[in-house]
Amino acid sequence: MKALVVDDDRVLADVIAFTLRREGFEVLMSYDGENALKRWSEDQPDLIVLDVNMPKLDGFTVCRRIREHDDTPIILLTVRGEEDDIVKGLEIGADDYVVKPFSPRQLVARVNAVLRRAGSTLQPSEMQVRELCYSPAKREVTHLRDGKAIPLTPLENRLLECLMINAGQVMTVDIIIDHVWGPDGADRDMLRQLVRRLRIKIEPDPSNPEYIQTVPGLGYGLIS
Amino acid sequence: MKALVVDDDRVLADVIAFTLRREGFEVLMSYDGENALKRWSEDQPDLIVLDVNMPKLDGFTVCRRIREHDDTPIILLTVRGEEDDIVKGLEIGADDYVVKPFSPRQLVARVNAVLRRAGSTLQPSEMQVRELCYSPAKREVTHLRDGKAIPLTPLENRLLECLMINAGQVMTVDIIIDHVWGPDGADRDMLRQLVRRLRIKIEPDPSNPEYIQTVPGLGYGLIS
DNA sequence: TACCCCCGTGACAAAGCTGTGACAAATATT
DNA sequence: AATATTTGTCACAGCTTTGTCACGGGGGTA
Repeated sequence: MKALVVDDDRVLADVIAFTLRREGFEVLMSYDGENALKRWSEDQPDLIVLDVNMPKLDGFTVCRRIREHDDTPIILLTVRGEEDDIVKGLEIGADDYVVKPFSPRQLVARVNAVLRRAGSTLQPSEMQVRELCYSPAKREVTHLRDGKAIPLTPLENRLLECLMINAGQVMTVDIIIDHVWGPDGADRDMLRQLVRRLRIKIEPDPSNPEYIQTVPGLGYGLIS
Repeated sequence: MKALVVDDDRVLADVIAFTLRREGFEVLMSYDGENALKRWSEDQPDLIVLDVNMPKLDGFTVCRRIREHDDTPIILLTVRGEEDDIVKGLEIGADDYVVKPFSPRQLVARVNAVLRRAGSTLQPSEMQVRELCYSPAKREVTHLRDGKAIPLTPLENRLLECLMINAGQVMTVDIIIDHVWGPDGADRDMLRQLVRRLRIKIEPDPSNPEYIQTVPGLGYGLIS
């Protein structure tokens, strides 16, 4: 997830960037409107946090320009007291706003809310490989034969997601670990255990896997 | 769309009424708080524009009384300089405010913004899931078996609303918290407690929930 | 055959999550 | 001002999920 933070107050921009990075975003920054437009068109961020008051191009203008082209989620930063800005911003097409000063927690909540609304179209509600039907939203898999829904734990969920998205291909251990545990990683023991636990849940016979195939020295893949 | 305008300043009330009529509203008027409550309960307006300073019942009181019963969008009219009124008003449950003196254009923008926000959650007067019938307007649930109406507190109300609207789906903790407490959020302890309290009210056996299902690591959902 | 590496397996400990009850703080009601 | 209701805080118990470790087997290679 790439986020673009636009604010001429560099200190505040840093704070926001720090907050978002902690949430797992890759953060780009701009300190004025013109540069923001450039970054937006070049880097195609998934989210924009945009200050209203800026030299050169103000936030409204930037927001309007972007809206001429696409629907990238935009959160406006406005100043307390300028309530009209909020109305104007939302009319222009911003998705939400946060009034300065704000707590990091508040910003994160808004970001999540906005991405949720926008992102609903990002992930399909169901993915299917052969007899196996996976519902990320409910965190469960269903065997089409018996129709029984099996609940998954968060980690199992991310693993299956990773394999389903790339069904038919072999995913290396490193890639899988990155997807499941994030950049801070984990060791291979943990992945081995996780694969085992997922197999127990979805394979008819965990000792002779039909779905999760292991490729020695490389990684795992979902056989489609 | 019916709007109720409440202001003891008849001239101003007329101006507002004129503005709203031009926007296509059917406008009712009251010149004091008591009468306002009467009009509200009799005519069920879709929107209320409410002056804070009034003889007899002031705007805060009127707003509070209304909020005890339903969520009709309310815009407060406050005087410049009394910033505390704004905070107080929003805490009490008003949806927005306009500071006098204001331009008609400004009022219209606020009205539209508020209606847009409310409109997304615009609900039928009753929702039903299996044996459970929920009346958002009355803030109560009824078990169809015994027909007993159970009153809900404001928070329980918002929680059930959130679950009812998305019955059958699992709602994440974040989404629910956002819906119930708003962007400033709350911690998980509070949600856990709230779920518990709602369960005690609507589940025959709160320890073995039939309605509110918990999905570990994700959130809660209403089983439909 | 002996050695090495990789993987599956099982047992176990640590960490985290959820439900629960009791209680304090805030708020409304009288 | 006193009371009742609603909401927030905390600590605990039980369970689930996750991490750690050691063992053993298979398949290469000297």
